[in-house]
Amino acid sequence: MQPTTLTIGRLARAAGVNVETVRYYQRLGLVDEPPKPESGFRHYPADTLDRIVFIKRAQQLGFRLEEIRELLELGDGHCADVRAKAEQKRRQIEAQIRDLRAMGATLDELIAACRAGRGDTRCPIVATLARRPSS
Amino acid sequence: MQPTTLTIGRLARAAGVNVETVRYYQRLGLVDEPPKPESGFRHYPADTLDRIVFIKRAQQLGFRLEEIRELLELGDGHCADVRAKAEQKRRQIEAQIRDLRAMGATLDELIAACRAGRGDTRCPIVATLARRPSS
DNA sequence: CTTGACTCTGTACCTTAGTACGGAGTGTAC
DNA sequence: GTACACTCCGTACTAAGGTACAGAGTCAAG
Repeated sequence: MQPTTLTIGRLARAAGVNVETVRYYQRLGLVDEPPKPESGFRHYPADTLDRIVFIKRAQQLGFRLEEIRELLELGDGHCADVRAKAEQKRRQIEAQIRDLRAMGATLDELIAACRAGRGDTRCPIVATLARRPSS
Repeated sequence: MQPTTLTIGRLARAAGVNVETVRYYQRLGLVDEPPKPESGFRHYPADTLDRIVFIKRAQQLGFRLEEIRELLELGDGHCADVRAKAEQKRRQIEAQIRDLRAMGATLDELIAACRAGRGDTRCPIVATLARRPSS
């Protein structure tokens, strides 16, 4: 029989995060802080664990905490709104991939030029990067 | 006849960066700070402009300032070392692209599930993200 | 009933790449 | 010769996502 509430330490362990991280999420308003009892430690309901798991999953999908806060505010119900955010994030990811591919292609060119170099004085990579646009 | 030295403001404008950025690079040791004359302002040689242009270019290729510092320390000459860093960065970029593609694929699945949903109570995206691993 | 582990609270610190600001000194154009 | 722009210098602040720590209180096992 597992307890239906947890101390912050058990909650954090169950979620695979740091206690400080839970507190940080509370400060950001991502997670509710239960009232402090007259004496002793706070008790966190299992819902809070679900919430933290949600946050970590969404982070893995590339959502930032601020975006996750918006998702959490949408909550259940407005499925189309959630989907719209997911689609927007999908487009952002696609754009990031394009940028990275362009970087990769430029690096490939520089690396190839460097390999083709005949050990002459100046490294083509350094030379290319340092070349000032002719004024 | 252009002057062969620049004040920090002219240098910054020529490089397309902020004056504060030049000072920041100096603090990091990426750029030399010329000695301050008895009276008046420092004069920066054209080399410094080349260096800042180099830094901005390398940044566009995904190098962080710390990595750029290493590249600058390699300087000219050790072409193979520079190339090795470029190749390492190339692999990092490839890995980032892989991660982003995985994120994108997962988002695609969630979006598709959401679209297939029959307006039932719970959004499949929210439901999937919040699902706790069964203990 | 003591020891050790845990919690609470507030605050400070970390990384990365800068930006902003205040007050004093300086350089230049009119 | 006086505005006004610029420089110098140090410090503080920003975003994002936490981490670390001090000092006090509390809980639970033996």
